[in-house]
Amino acid sequence: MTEANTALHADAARPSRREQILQAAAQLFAERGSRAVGVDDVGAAVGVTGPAIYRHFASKDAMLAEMLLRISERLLEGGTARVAAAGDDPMAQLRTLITFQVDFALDNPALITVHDRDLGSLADEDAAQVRRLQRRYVEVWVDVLGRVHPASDAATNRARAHAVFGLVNSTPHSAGRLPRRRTAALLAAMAEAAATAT
Amino acid sequence: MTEANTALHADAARPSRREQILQAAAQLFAERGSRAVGVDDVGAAVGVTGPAIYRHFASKDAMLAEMLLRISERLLEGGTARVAAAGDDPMAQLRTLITFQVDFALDNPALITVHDRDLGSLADEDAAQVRRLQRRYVEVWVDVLGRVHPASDAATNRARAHAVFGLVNSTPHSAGRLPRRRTAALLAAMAEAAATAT
DNA sequence: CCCGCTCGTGAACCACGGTTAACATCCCGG
DNA sequence: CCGGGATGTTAACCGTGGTTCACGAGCGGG
Repeated sequence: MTEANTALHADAARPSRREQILQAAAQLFAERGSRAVGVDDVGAAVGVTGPAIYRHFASKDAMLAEMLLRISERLLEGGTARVAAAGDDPMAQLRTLITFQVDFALDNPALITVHDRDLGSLADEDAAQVRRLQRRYVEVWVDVLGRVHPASDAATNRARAHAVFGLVNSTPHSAGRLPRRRTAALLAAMAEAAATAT
Repeated sequence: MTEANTALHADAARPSRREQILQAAAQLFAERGSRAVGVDDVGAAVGVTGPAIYRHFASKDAMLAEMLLRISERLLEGGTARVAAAGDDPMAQLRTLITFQVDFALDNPALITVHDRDLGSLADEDAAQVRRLQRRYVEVWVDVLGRVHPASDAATNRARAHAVFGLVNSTPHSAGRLPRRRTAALLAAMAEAAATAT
């Protein structure tokens, strides 16, 4: 694990074999589910044999773990950054969160799919870590929603946040049939209407 | 398969062992994913050993297939029936569809979860059949949405329908923390706002 | 030039889990 | 009372797939 500390920077560099594997695996996992995809499949997708994977990852589970951790981190970091940059207006904060989530979902349909389907097939410790990050991201939304809906309690706003996630993340199930611009606009409008509904 | 034709009636009768298995399996599949739960697990959940399952189902896949087919059928039948009984007002039809979907999701969180996560791990023929039923159900929504949004084309309304499904089906991810009545009301309000957003 | 590290390969190992086989048991109809 | 179907159990079979092993090939630096 000597590269664990540099992983966050390394992926920004040239797409190393390691990154190719992660990307290909995300695609395959999204299509068939992580359990249905073999290491040989992942290897074949990047032009190597199955066992070659173990030069880059400790195990198949470690791959999935890193994948999910990265997604959760990107969402949390991106969400907090956007809110911080949006000023004090709650509605402005909400809108920036929505467009962020919509863009993320449209840019990474595979990651979104894996994110909330294969969390279950993860080692307890990794799953807990992912859930921690998820929870913090949800809290970012809950805070903003709390300012938009001063009369609602946190539990209600949590349900609101999850509902908006479900709405926006529906993209992978209906993607491709509509040009991206229109999809983004439609989802953003629906999400805002849903999030602000009494 | 001598009981195939009476299956729809039989499950309404006393919960036979067969029905117990289906229900327990749905629960387990929802929690861990169909691939992660073994035949022994399902058996244990109803108080028998693993191989006993094969007295009631041809295979584990057959279990999943019947499960998904039933869900899809119930949604399609329920949806068409509700719309037919709602009169001519498009908004009334939309509202009845929304409350139907919300009630279904709140009543069967496990089925909803399995429904759109384990469709991939199904034999091609069964998967195609399920997808056919799903498509017809979506079309029920698209028809209604088409009358609510006369200016939108079918592709847009399809995306709208999927987004509303995602919103309503987010229930399993946030269920339990809020009393059911409040959850139902909140989801219905959000769904209607989202579905009618321009 | 050659050590040693990186990245791969093909073969083998081994555990897990779906499935089948070979018996019990219970219970009902004749 | 008896035979047979429904329902289970335990043991065994066996394909699949994750993982390890022993072994190259390329390659950059001392």
